[in-house]
Amino acid sequence: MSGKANISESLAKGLAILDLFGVEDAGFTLSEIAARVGISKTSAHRYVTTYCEQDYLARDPRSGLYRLGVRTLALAQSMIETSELVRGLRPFVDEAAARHGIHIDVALLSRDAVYLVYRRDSADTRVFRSFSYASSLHYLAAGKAAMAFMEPRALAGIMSRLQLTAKTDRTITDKAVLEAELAEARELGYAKNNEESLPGLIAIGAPLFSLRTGEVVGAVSFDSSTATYSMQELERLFAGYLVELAKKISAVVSL
Amino acid sequence: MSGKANISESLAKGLAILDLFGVEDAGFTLSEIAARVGISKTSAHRYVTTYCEQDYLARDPRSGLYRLGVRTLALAQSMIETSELVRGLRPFVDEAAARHGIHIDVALLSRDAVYLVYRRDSADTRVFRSFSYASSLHYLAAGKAAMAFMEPRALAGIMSRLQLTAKTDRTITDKAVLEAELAEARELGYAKNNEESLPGLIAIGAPLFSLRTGEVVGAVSFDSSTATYSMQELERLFAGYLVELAKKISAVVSL
DNA sequence: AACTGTCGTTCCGCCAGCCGGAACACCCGG
DNA sequence: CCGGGTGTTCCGGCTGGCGGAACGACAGTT
Repeated sequence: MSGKANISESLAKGLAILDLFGVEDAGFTLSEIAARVGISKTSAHRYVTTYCEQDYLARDPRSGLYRLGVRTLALAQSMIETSELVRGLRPFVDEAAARHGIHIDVALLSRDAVYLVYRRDSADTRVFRSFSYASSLHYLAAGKAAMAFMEPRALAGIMSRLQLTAKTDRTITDKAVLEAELAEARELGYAKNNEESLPGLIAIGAPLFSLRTGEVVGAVSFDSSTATYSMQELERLFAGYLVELAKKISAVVSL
Repeated sequence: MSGKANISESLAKGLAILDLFGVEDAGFTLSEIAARVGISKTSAHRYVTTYCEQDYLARDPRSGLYRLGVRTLALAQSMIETSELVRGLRPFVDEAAARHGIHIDVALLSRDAVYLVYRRDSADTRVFRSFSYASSLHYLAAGKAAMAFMEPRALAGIMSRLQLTAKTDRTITDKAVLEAELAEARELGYAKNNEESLPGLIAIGAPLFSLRTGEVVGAVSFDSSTATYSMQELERLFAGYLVELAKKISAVVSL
């Protein structure tokens, strides 16, 4: 059956199990997994034990529920470390951060979330940390930058699925308001976050494009405490440069 | 055939593909994957396309090599966010960080590396970021703390596999020296990192144990610039407290 | 205590679908 | 033009995934 391609049904079902695990779900029982994926308990058991063997899943010792295991962290780390995009943009981001004394975040877009893959801390010679920090789209400068510049069809799909959960009292929870902001971002070339994810934290973000397909693949962003800069200052001082940086990266780095 | 358990051979082979991807390897060609895993190109193709379909793998557009995809980041994020251990230890770490005005890192042990899963930044009310930053063991306070207190057999296995790559000129590259340091750490109750991962950065780390099995599962650590504290000061001021914190967490949190 | 409802685990016969060899289309360097 | 390297598709053979059913353990209810 199924659509088209030459895919492994077993592996696909295995991955369907991993798909169950979101950021809010605490864990699942074996029967639950079987029911949600639509396979027998027997099969679910076989898959799950295979995952556990390799630390991709683990059983919570007290609740008995199945959770994601530590092995998943290694995958993410490897992904980030070997990503051509991340490697390629480091010099640009580091240079920009050093020159302007600011820290810059780089996020990649996948499905309905952005993933922070690189942060260059500001002036002081601290570690260059690469990490993965996932989040939804609507309350982040990077997320809104990505949404603003993606193709309309993809955006429509995301908008229909997006839960506009409030992180602060300034988080946008109305789709019409969000649409209007995205339109403004398209005009400006960058998106803003006005204390929508955390009180006292503002940010601006500019989109990264794929050299090959022309689609949005992520965003660079710069956040600041409201005590340091106002949004007006942030835009006046850094927005132009951030957009330039994003363009420079998009022009050079692959993906 | 095979050893024992009720395992899905297909999924196991699929996971074996993911195992290929380390932090240094740039990417693989399909034939390479097939050869390394020990399956036919046909099967490898089926697995790989299945992975690509779900963004677990992706083809680098210019080199044509298969790489890890962005989906792996989402898994790691979900793992961290839903981890009982991480959730449980947050209050302790936050309290400790706030009281002493320091930032504390929490790392989990898996196989031959530690994964940073939580960092609480110091006094200022910055974001609590959870992220995954993987690393080897021998040049980190957290890594050495974990090694020092793991059971001898597991340690022997790791020691035999460990590549003592140098990150700075003070990184320990001699196994005998490392053994001696681990012995010292066992005595002290905590491990040190004396500019072994980055010049000017020192740290101390204390092990976390599983309440159930008694084994080491990770470590808490605290790092500082040499400009702020000397190693002697670090030990005198914070070591006792860090060890206490680790004990408190080990006693309360599951896993 | 016995009953009832979960859970995870194991056994087993059946047939879906994984398997790998071979042939294919492609691109590049000689 | 050809030889060696990709990735891709086709196909028959048979492995191993499949789910129903039965089992042992545990927890809550009666």
